Amino acid sequence: MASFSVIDEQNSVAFAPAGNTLPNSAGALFQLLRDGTPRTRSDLTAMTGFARSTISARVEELLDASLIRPAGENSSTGGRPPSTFAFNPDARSVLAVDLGGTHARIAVTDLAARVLAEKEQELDITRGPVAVLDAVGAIAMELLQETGRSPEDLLGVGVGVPGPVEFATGRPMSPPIMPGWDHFDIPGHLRQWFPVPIMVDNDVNAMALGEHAVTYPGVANMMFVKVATGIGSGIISDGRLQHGAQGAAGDLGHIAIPDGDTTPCTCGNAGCLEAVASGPAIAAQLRERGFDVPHHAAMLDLVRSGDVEALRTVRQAGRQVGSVLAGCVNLLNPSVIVIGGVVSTAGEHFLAGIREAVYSRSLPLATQHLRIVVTQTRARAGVLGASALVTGHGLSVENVNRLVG
Amino acid sequence: MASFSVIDEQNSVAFAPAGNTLPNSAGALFQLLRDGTPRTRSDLTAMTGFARSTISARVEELLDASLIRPAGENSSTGGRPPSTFAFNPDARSVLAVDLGGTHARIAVTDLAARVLAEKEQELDITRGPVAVLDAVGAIAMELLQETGRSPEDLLGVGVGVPGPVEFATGRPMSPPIMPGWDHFDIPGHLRQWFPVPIMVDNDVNAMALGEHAVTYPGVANMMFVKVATGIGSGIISDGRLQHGAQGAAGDLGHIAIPDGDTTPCTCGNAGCLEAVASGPAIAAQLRERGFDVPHHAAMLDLVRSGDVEALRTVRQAGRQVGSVLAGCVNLLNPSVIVIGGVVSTAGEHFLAGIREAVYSRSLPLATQHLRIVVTQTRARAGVLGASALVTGHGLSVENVNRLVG
DNA sequence: TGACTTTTGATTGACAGCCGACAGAAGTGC
DNA sequence: GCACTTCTGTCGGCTGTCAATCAAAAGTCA
Repeated sequence: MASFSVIDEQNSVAFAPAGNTLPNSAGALFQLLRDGTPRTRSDLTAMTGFARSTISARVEELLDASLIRPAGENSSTGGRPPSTFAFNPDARSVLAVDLGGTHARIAVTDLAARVLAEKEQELDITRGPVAVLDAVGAIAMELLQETGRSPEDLLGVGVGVPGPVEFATGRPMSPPIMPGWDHFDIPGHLRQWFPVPIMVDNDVNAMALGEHAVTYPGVANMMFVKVATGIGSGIISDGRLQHGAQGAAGDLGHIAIPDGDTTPCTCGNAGCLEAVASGPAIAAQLRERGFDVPHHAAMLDLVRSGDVEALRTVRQAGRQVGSVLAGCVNLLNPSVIVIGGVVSTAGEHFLAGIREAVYSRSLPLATQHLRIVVTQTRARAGVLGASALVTGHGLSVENVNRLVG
Repeated sequence: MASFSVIDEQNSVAFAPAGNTLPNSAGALFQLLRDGTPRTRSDLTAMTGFARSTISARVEELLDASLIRPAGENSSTGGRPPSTFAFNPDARSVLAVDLGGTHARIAVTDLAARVLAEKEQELDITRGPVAVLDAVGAIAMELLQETGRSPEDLLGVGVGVPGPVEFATGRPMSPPIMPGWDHFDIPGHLRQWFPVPIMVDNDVNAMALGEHAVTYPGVANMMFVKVATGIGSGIISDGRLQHGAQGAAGDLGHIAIPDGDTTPCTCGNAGCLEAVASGPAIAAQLRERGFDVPHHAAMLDLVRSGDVEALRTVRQAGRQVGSVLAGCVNLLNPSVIVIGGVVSTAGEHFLAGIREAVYSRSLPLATQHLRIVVTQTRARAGVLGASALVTGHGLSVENVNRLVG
């Protein structure tokens, strides 16, 4: 949490480490329990330094709000065995929506981002915000009913959309593949079904958050790279998702690859990563070589069949992604890079190409502890991230204090 | 501060915006006054919502600690004229040290990063940490005497060094041009003179912080790019300086330029930005064309003399820096890029080359509000940043509470 | 079974933080 | 000069928090 620490002189007043600032409140105590580990009241007094009576009162509050629940008793150490308490992910639910270009995945999760109900549906984003969001609302209501929850049980709604978003307002900003959505008030429209906080972000940012929350919770600096129809990334630096000034951060797709390539790109420039290493670009390269791969699903089938030429092509695309990621590694010095998106399902050759290029082109200090891995959350990254978007802030100290108050 | 805001539903409980969390304390109140604007007690009650009596008590505390000072009276609006108070930058001093490869700049500043005394000195970093830091300590003691301050008056010491630093411990990490400094405990050694908090960071990070604090205080996303013997950058994202996992973030120098260049680099790779656009690289290119430029100081003189060939070379180097920065813009979406380092003094042609490449290769959404400017703080960026490093955390809510308590 | 240990809940008193009320200070306007 | 307005400092009371104490609960060990 405290990304920052300070060198104290030995015997004098020093700056307070940021992490020590624990105003005693139910919300602050809750943060200690949020990892899911059952703890006793004694554990909590030891961790906080507060009186047992104070801790007892706070625990009571959290139990009343059912944000924590009894988690059995520890074995006795010679006296009365202490009862333990743990985070109760069932206290509230979260509605998580992941909108792609042609389909939507909608899930109801608990507060630990565990999926309670889920539906994937063909849904063309070009139908416009009203039609798409109305469809999403209807499906979400069904899912809620399925899980026996009501819209009021929701801690919030998280939405990932395939384009840049002004995070503060939840409005898409000049999204290239979402005609009719520019500046549309997504939270305002969804509010008719869900009278709860609604947070919207870019879909790749959501995926980064999902993978981070579920698979790499302690990692402060990571990137999630999605390679599919387009190529984008979500950046977590210093433990926080980075949006940039206009919500456009993470756009890897139109970075020029280092080898002087001149393949024209849809953006008008030449040599963009997306023009040579995206799913459609790989498929196009294979078509040039005589393969019958009308779309990138067919391309993936071909690769998985083990065709040598296809493997070589995919590996080369991996190298090109890696050559751009090498620059990102030098610039951001992450400790984990997660590769996702459909192309990441092409197998080890793609990842191997990426690793090869990154490790040959990045500086040793930046790569010595770097892990480049494939997504664990796969197609679910988006909804898990949408869920994390909500819990990440809905379960903050302030908001938990509000929930118990 | 609150980089983050949340969409509330209209008539229901919502997440508390992070910025609203103002536990009333002298430290919190101080943050409102820190911009230097004189304010009345009424202003502060209106801003915080607390009772006048409470504000009066806090103001009293801050006055006693001389962290704020009376700033005259506003004109009457029909009754007794209100007295105003403002941040008092003279309350404490800061020792700021900027170590380069061959010289050191040492300054004593006030809490608003205004230089009270300053000295620049030839000092070869390769002499090793003990010799260098002993020299720094001696000069710093002189400067303190000059300003009539004692080491105990210091809020802290900030140090910038030309290499990666593990920020939490203040130790250089495998620095390429600092033989003998690897893992050296810089704060531990400086503590013998200065029994105060000591913070160490990379010099370019310090420059970024300095330019940010002095020239662009409200900007949440910016980069500071130093082009000199090497090429590096400091990244401020979401209002915070980014260090990356090993303190190696911001290393632009060894990112491959997009045009397929194969100039060999000292790092062992080819086509690194530093190999084609750094001061020595530009000088080498001019030597190849028959100019007598033994080092990059001579190169800069040549450029300033207006030689057309030299201007063309510098402009081309600017384009190459810009081609890499274009990728950074897509990745980080900053709103300001500041160009510093000696090469930035070569004149408008260098900057023009950068702008040309960035605007032609970055996406419109990311560049529409992007400013690319030359440093305002010039050679002082490093010490100003070292000062900001100290005040940025020594004047936090917690530490001000400690100072008044 | 009984002595001992540990946890838990309830009670109590001390204390700090904050507020509202009040009176005095220092101006303006007639 | 006087009424009025606005600002300022002080005081008492309210509230919420904390730490210490005590008794009861629930186990272990001999």
